[in-house]
Amino acid sequence: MDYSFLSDTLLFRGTSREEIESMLGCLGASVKRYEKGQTILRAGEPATSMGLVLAGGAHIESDDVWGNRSILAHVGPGQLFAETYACIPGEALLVNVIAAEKSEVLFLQASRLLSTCGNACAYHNRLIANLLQICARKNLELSRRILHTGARSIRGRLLSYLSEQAKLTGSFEFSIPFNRQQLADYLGVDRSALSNELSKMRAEGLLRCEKNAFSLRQP
Amino acid sequence: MDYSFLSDTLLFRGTSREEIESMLGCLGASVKRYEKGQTILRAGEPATSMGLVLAGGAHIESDDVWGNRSILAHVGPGQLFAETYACIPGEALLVNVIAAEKSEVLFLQASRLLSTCGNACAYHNRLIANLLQICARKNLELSRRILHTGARSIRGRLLSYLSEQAKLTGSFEFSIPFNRQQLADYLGVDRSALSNELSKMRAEGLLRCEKNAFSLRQP
DNA sequence: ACATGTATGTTGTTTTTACAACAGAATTGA
DNA sequence: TCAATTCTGTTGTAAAAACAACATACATGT
Repeated sequence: MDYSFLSDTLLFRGTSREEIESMLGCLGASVKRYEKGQTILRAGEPATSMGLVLAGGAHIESDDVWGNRSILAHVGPGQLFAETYACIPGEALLVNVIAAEKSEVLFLQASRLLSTCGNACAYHNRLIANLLQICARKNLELSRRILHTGARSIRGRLLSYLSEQAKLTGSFEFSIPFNRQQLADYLGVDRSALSNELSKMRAEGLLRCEKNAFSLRQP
Repeated sequence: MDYSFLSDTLLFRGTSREEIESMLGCLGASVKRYEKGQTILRAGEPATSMGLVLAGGAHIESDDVWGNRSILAHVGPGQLFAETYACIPGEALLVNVIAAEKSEVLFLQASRLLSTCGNACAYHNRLIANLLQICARKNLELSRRILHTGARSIRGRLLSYLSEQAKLTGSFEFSIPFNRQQLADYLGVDRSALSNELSKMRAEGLLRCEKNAFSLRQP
């Protein structure tokens, strides 16, 4: 198994390939594979490991008591999930992690990361500092999500989300990692109402879209 | 100025009073005072310092383009804010930080915390590990907030929020840190509609409330 | 004590959204 | 290739929330 690309991830940034190899053992690493739709982690269970997506992708989601699904985030290759829980031992997961497609996940044991181990690996502090960066960024992501759903109307939420995507990609044409249902879940609205609103906006010339490819009219 | 209580905060946990005294200088600490309603930090500006509430409290909030205010969180004594931005140098604030009452804030320079300094203070790693905990917890808070606003109806959001408060305090009677307008902003709904829904729930015997003191009917 | 301002609850109207049901397009798998 | 499934857009209806306007209670400072 070739782990060389790990040195490009935020978690292992600043460590060499050799260092990573030795750390993986120290962190009790293991790889698992999932089919699309499979549950990777289930809400309510305490998380002892955090996951790093090697291939594919996963949705962080939650179902309320009435069965409405809400998507909190999407994680792609190189990205971490459940690291929040890994940092707070014993904390039960609030969310489900579901494979969005055929995926491969590297699990790392949290306890080994947080406590400096007796072995030769002196990289804990480096990893913890990296993890802090990641947590901070995830914080920003969550904050943005909250701002997107802060708007009262579907159109307001869409504009908030789409204009950020434009800013993020630096272009007025971009693809989003959601299909309609997922976008609706992410924005916390009804799917058909979302489709409807998109149609209106298209009719008004505000944007064009086909599938998950969007193109905003430039102001 | 007596900083002894700082050793009880999450940030300085595990450090002695003497250590804290010396660290404060190293971190470029400074204290500022604010009246209720004053802006402590403004959205759009890059944050170079993070704040620790010594007394009083602050709201983390955001106004969208239509002027709707959304409250993301409340921070009380001993708690940090803007630490997310402090961890990501140069990142512009997404939110405003507003004094919720007459308050006192200790500012710590982020750059000095993240880079190990040449001085005798060897506590950076300790602080960074603590900061990681804090970030992780804030992450959870934000996630909970998202779950609360995930419900489609006002009642659903109220029940989600109130039942968590009950769980958090371990009692069916508790106070919340919001007035009606702030609670409405936090849950992302209209204030009068919120009052209305509370009345209905009171009429149905689901709960009692006076001001910000709530009492849930036990199932 | 008074005047001013803020916070809360109430009501009626208007707008928006959720919901349900369906049709056509696209995708998947046999 | 065909059948079955999933995804998307459309429509109409019912429900819910936003909004506006107002009354009352409460707090504040002079």
